[in-house]
Amino acid sequence: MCSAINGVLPLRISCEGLANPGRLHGEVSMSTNVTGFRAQRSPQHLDMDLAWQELMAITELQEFEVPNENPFEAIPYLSMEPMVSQGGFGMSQPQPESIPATCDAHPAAVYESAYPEMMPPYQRLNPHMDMHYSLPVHSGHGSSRMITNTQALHPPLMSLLEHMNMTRGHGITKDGVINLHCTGQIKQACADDPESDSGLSLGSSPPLASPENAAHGVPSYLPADGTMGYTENESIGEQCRMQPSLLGSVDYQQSYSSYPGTSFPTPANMQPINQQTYQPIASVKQLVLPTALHDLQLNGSGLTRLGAYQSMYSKPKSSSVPVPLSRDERRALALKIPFALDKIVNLPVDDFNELLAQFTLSDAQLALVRDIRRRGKNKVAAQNCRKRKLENIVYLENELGQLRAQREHLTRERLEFQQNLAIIKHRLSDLYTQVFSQLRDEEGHPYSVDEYLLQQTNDGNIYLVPRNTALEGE
DNA sequence: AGTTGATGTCATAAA
DNA sequence: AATTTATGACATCAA
Repeated sequence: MCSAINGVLPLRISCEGLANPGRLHGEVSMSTNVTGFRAQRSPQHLDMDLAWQELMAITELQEFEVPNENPFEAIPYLSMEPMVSQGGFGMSQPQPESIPATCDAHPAAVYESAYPEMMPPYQRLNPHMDMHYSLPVHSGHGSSRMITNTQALHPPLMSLLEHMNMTRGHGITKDGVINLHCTGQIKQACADDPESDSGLSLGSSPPLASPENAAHGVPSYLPADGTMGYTENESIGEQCRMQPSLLGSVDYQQSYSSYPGTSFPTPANMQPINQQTYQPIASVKQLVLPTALHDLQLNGSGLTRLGAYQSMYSKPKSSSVPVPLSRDERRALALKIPFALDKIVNLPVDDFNELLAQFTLSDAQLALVRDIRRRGKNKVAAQNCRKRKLENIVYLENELGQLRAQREHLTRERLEFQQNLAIIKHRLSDLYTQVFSQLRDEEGHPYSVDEYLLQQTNDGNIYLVPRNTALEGE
């Protein structure tokens, strides 16, 4: 019979205590070629051979692989005894390419191909984080594979979110100058209480270092006539509102030369702003700011000089939309910080210290400058932090989508497997029936499916073994 | 008037 | 030790 399966496969019946010891010795390991089967082929034999052939030909089932760590449900697929010894289904061999076809078109794949160099934002953030976001459906080996696969699909969220960069438009240019407009919208900012500026957290600055306190605590170089004697509450915006015509005539597109040529308006070069060329810092390095400011305020039109001073913080008015000064900008203006805010924030610490060394600043000014630097850096950090947070959200949502697709795929595979398993069981049952029927006919031994089973060993031979020894025989 | 998103700021920890 | 960076929490504003 089995010779008909592949021509070389003998059916060896290893059976203890068989009724016919002449053919089948009582040794468990002893086997006998049942060549007699071949000589006595009957239509029933042919059917049985055919059944074997069918059974063994179901290669697609042998290749059918379902990860045994199916995370969704532990199903005892292999509970049926006849199937145990076959072991040809590779159910415990998840394939690396087991990413479902439904995932192929997933955006992540596009991301991967388009941005292969990119790390997942999640991993960029914290390479150890994967241990935290493994979903419950992951467990053991399968989870790591799954994660590995999905991690290979990095969404380049940076580019997607680049445009989300939170630039609120403070009006600070690269050169560190600030747009100063005194029309329309500035009125609101001018009229507003500076302390009600966006983001102000009240009462959290140290009293001594507080720019608010500093602004009020160091009025020494504020002129007695009040021309520049605004407090922060009145600020420059207030004056803008009061003198729109003067300020409006200022050429706001004046900008200072970029670092390191920081410049500062001195009494000497304090000309009408639209004609002025600012001097590099080297030429004013010895300037003592309060004195200079005092001179500045005492000579000529105060507001014209104010405009010049403001242009320190102004940026070219490239847009027609006026940008109100931020709180720190107003403070810097109030305390007459002699350099651009973006330099305060963006210069490396050495350059920053060098810049500070170029001026004699009061404690209040120094405190303000350092506060501005700290806040400015933290502002950028907060923006980056939020950007990363968004990227991670997008990335995790993307990954969740992949996992769901993978789950659907596995569910479909499981269903298909179960259907095929049912077919196999049915065919195997038929086969058993035929084999035992034939053995009963030929050997007169009442082989029962309940007592014996067919078992294929690694060498490909099929044995008829008692059930109670079946596993040991393997 | 309450909600929500964006943004700035502060405090704190970590690098 | 000083500085920078990251992040949670909170406040404010605008839609």
